[in-house]
Amino acid sequence: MATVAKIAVEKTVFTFDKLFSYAVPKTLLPNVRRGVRVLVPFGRGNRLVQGMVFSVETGDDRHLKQVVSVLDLEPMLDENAFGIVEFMVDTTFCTYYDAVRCLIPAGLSVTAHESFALIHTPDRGIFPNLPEEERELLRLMLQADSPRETDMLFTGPQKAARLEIARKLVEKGILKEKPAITRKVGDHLIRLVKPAPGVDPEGLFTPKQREVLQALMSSGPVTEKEAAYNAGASDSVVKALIKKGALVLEEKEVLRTPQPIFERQAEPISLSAEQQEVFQQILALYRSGKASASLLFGVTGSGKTSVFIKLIEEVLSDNRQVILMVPEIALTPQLLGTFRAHFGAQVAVIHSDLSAGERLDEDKRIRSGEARIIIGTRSSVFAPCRDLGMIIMDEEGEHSYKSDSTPRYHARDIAKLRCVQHGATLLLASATPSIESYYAAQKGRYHLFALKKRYGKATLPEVKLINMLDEEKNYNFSPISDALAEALLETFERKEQSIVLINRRGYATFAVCLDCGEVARCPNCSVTLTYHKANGYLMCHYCGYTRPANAPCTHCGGTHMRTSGTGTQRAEDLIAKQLPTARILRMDTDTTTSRYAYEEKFAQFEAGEYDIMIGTQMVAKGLNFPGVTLVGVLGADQYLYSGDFRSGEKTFSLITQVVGRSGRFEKPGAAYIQTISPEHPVIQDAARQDYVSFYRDEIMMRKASLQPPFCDLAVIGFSSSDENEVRRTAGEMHAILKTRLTMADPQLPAVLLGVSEAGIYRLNGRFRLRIILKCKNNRRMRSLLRAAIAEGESKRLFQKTSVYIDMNGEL
DNA sequence: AGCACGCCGACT
DNA sequence: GTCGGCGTGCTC
Repeated sequence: MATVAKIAVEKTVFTFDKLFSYAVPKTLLPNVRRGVRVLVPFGRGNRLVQGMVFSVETGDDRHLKQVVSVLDLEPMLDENAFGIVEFMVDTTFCTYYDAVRCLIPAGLSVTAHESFALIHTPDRGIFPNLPEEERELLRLMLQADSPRETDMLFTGPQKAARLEIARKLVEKGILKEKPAITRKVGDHLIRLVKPAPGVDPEGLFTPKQREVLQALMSSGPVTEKEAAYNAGASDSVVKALIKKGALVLEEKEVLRTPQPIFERQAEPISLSAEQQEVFQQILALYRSGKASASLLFGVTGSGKTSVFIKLIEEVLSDNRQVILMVPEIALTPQLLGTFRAHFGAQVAVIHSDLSAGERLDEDKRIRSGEARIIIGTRSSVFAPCRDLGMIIMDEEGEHSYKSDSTPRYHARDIAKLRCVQHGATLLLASATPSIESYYAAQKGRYHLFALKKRYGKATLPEVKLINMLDEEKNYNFSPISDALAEALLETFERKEQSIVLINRRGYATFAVCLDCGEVARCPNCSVTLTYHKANGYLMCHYCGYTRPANAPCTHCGGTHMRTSGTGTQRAEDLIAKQLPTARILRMDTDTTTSRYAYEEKFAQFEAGEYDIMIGTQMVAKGLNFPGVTLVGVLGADQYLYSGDFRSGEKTFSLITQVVGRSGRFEKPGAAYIQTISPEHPVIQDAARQDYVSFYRDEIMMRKASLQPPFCDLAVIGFSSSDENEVRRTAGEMHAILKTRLTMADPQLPAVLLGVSEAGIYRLNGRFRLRIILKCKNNRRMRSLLRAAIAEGESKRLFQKTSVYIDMNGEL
């Protein structure tokens, strides 16, 4: 009997993914173990891909390919990690390796391809009897100055021919096979681009390239992203220019361990009676040593962070680790400042904006136990803690905790599993818990704790609802109401700060042709183009398509366009006109493209260098600015009528959160909410910050219309660049599902809805359809779904159409 | 997804 | 008569 390894292989698709069996050659036997990564040949072309060894068994290896090499000396995954992988594969319809990848820092990832080395370096001309082509290859290999140059010989268009020749030389004992491995370690530099010296922008360039160059001439070195944005071009134009040598890279060093810009003094924490009570009860749960889950419902400004710190101190005193999750990158810097002040170098941070190298360093510090508090966004739930005592999820209802691309996990589910594995405490916290979590707490599945009062002398802000329909009756057609304009002025004169939320980037949300009345639309997506005044382009916020705003109408050729609708840029303009001396900071993804831009700008705002901050939802949540006493919300109803069953929840949470930014310290705060439906119960509840009332209405609606938490929603999504294909596939899959559901025993309750178009039907040139299945997310339902996909695969439905299944994701 | 095989049209 | 177009099928 030979040795056979069962291996998860990368670059597979979930419709055919499984563990693949490989023969283990004797030389590798001691190193091929469960949890190590290997390189294996895969597919017809036998390209080398990474694999993760799941098991090593004895068996028949006669029809198997062989493991080529071993990448890790020590296992990268322990049994708990394998538990997470199995859980993800079972519940999220991803491939094994997609799940594995979550648990391994990206910096360790490698790409590999075949390459060869000479067994010994011969004198020139020693192979007179070889065929000319073999001698030619040997000559090229001898001429190569570095191993890298040798490897290059086996890539590109010549690859197949040279591989064939090289294999003959291996048989003759002249070459040996030696895969070329490239490790994707990130640098600790940020790369800025600038025009190469002496480049003439009028030279041989495409029009887009010329614009990028001209923009760069005036702006000086910027990041690649910014260079593209400033000229309204896509990243590929910048890449092309770099390739041509017209742009050169300049490297600027950034600190490898992210340092907080928010310098804080560690202030002693003194808990209010209410906080103390909650702290004691959660501590008791933690001390029980058993896994538990709690929901901490605390109004904005109630000082949840102080309770977290006290709890974390306890966990640290047991020498255990804590993960503290926040929904957005923008929230990490402030929190990091506070926590570094309290806990120093024991704090690690993990989010997607770290370079691969930084991530690798933080990963090491966590594995070694040096870092014991991990602050981060969704992916930090996978932090490689060996002894986890507690996981805290702040703003637990935020949708960013649910991944909307493969693997489509919810961080809350992973957190629960990890807490069970470690006998740890899960603490979900929010001023606006998800309906699902609050329902679970009501049913006793979570312990429920509440903080009902703001900390210290702070009171909840006074909230004014402004009916924008009245504004128009009073001949104010500005997107900023008279009342808000006045409040901004007064706040400015009192030398206090304001935040204005408008959840739309750009200047105007659409542009209409005055000659034919057509609205400018993206050619690749079913959305309107947004006008950006900052660069003079119409842009698609989904695929990155742009065209100059003064280009003729694509429908009639007309040249008169009118823009309307308000985004952050226009709001900034309008407020600047009303308050010419106010210092205004705009925060949206266009102004925060370079790394750490959030940190700098938020820190400047906190330090009082600005009077007014205007921004998208990144300014709405979790931040703590003592100087802010006024919050304005433009277009509070944006989500309210979207038809999504979560629209109420989204609206309530956005308004409640942003209102909560105001008046967090001694000075009383105010909030002005502009709406066209001031009577709407969701708006009313949000204005009163009355979550419980909101929940009561919402849960009744969810029950009546059979929505979560009263069922699970499986979305089976299809996309293809061929509209007919995607319609055919979705139709056939619908029939397959219908049959299987009818034949399944009645213990599997489910409601199958028809095929419908995705919210944005066409995205990036692909047509998107979906089938929604209201069901119970259990093992039997998931295996039914898997079987239905397998049937579709066997009927060749997914040749030109890709599928995914998303359990309880965005609709 | 990504790669090699094969079966038809535009060339020397 | 051949080169290469992309449709088709498979991945230990």
